[in-house]
Amino acid sequence: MSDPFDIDNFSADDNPLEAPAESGPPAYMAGLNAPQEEAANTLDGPLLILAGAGTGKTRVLITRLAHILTTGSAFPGQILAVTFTNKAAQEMKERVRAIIGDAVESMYWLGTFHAIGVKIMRNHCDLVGLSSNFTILDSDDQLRLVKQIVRAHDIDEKRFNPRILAGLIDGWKNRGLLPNQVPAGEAEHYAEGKGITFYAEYQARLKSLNAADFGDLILLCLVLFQKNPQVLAEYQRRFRYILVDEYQDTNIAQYLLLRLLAQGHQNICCVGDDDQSIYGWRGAEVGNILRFEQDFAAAKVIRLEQNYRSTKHILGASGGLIEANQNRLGKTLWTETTGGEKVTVNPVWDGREEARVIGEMIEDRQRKGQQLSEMAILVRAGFQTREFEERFLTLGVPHRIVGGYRFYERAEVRDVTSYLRHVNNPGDSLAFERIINVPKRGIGAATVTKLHHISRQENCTLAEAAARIIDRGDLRGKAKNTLGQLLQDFARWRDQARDNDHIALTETILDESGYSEMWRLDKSPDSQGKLENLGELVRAMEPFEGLDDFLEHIQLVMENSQSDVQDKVSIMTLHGAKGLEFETVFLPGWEEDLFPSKKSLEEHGEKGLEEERRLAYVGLTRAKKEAHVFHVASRFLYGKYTSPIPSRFINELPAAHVEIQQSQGMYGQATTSGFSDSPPKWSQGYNNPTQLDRSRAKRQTPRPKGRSTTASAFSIGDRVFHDKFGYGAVLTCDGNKLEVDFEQGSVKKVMDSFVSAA
DNA sequence: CATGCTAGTCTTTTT
DNA sequence: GACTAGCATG
Ligand SMILES: Nc1ncnc2c1ncn2[C@@H]1O[C@H](COP(=O)(O)OP(=O)(O)OP(=O)(O)O)[C@@H](O)[C@H]1O
Repeated sequence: MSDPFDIDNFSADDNPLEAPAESGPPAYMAGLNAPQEEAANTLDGPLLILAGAGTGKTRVLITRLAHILTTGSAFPGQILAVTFTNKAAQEMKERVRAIIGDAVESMYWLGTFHAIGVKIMRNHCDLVGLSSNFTILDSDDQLRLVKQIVRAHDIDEKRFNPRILAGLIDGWKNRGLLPNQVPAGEAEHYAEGKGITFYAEYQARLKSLNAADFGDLILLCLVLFQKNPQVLAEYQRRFRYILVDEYQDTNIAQYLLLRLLAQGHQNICCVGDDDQSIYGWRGAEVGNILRFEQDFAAAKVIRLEQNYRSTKHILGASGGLIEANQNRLGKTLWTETTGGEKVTVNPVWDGREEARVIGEMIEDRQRKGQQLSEMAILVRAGFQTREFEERFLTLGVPHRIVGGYRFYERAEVRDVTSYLRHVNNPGDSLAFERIINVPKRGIGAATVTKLHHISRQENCTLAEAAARIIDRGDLRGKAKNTLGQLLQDFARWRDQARDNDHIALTETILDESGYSEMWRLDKSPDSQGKLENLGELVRAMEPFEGLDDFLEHIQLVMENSQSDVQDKVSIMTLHGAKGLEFETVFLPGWEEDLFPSKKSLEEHGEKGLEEERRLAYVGLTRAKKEAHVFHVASRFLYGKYTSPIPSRFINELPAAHVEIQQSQGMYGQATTSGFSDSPPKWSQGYNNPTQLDRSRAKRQTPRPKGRSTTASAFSIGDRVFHDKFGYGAVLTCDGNKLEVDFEQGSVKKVMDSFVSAA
């Protein structure tokens, strides 16, 4: 990797890339509309591009970046370009490459906030109080550390969940607050007000582990700059231009960091959309948009209003939905495109049918020539991907689960990386603790507790504590030998690490530690897969220059970048879909409690609801041509079937842009839809017939409580009444699904809660 | 200290 | 229903 600091070797008037053509706008500007072009041409001074979905914000940002480079206004290494996710960073890099070619490789400072934070911290680790090989802890490690602290203080974990403390600490870090800056009185209710003290202790522990958590990657940079004006000045000079994508998702700490860096030249350009702010739970602060204009008095604001992505109906549906939010800046969006289909709302029976129907629709579109990669299923929560995965596996529909279960989160992979982490950073006691008894070495909880005691008492690492306890002869039997052996092993591995062959090192460790052996002897059916994953891990290490490179990568870039170019349907969360676009988008699971998420509403009330609504807006606006919303009558959740009601968001879609599909096969929809141009107030009750039917059915046919759902309240031959189909006789009974021969002459599958005994 | 069982939690979303 | 932390047992 090129040294980021070598730019000083260049003189200012060296032109890194070709100068633009003499006359007319350069090719990469072609096709931009007037405000877009203005934005791309406004290189100097603070610039805020505030615009709705699909208006070309990202495109403008990238064009502008290309423009800075081609006009020679700055070298690639002098541009700070921040994105929010690794995926977005990758995407931006590729799009810039398409314009400027391989020069993009020297864009050392293009990345996520966190990746950039790490780079800065490694350059100045002495000032940050860490050594350069510091470990980045993920949320799992973080939680374990918090637990240790809570336990050390004899706090009842049942009463004060360590997760809550971890959340509080994250929250403070997101706001840019060190322990001594947290306003007194915050978190009073946690562990009798010890929350802030625990935070301080947590930070101290991180230092002694030579580790930083995700929040630190921003916070410690911020503190570094605040405390060391000369370092800040260095970076202010270095970053001639700052570009920020998805600005609405920055948190306070990130904002403060940007503001410090931009203070000199103020060449900062942020693009964002307040309606797409969906990371509030992670500290994102929409107020940063307003703050930008206040803090940068000279700020120019450009609004983009023409949408190039979606049809009128998709725009109309999503626009109508988002209008239900009170707290928004408000934007206009229009499109030149004509035609297009309405957004469909599809009631289906249950998750399996949801997957079946979507599978069929996908195959149908594929037959008509649409690429699978132009279709996506966007879900609220990760577990929803499963029903599709299972269905598509049997159907043979090529699909890709984006995000999802991550390779580096697998237990066996984490075990191995723990070995590597401890080799790389002997202070990393968390890693040491994880593998101290994996494979089994006869070192149990009692021994580990002893080690913790010593390490606390004598202020040393866990491994040092282990060495001491052996020296002192405080250990008996098997544990003494195996622990001593392990320490020797690590010493030897560290020796070998100096050869800088991290792949050979890993293979040695796998072999000598007995870890591979452990799985080879394991008789469980998945041991084979685990072994394969170990091989996969070693292969994944190949592109990296060294152990530290690799470790940093896996802590920072959790996703497995399977860069296969095969044509596949994407299945991912709504969060993961931000910034992407597809011809056809499927939106399953639009049910109360799932979407909007019950938890979000419980924890954040109206604010939470609005964020959920923005999420729905993001989902709909990913679609270029078609959007299909689904909701089920029966959802399998927490190991049992629930009967959810359709999401309120469905009712909030303006009728003019929506088409309600009549139930596909079996569904208890009795009358026509209750959708209207002016959605009813939620508190007044839900004007969807399915809901009314259901409550009535419940009253009339009480079912025995606690019975398994496979037993129905009806039996074959029962006479029943259905609001739409009238009277009929039950033919078959499968759980709460009934097949009924109606007297009007048809046989229908219906849900038992939609009929009553007659 | 290892193993097997039970009860409780969990499904929001990501760096 | 799946996973896990915590407990009782060998
Ligand atoms: N001037 C233009 N002419 C034609 N197409 C355009 C123009 N500007 C943008 N587009 C297209 O519109 C689509 C959306 O662009 P882009 O992803 O940059 O939007 P965005 O504002 O970042 O969207 P979002 O906020 O929803 O992520 C892209 O397919 C892009 O190519």
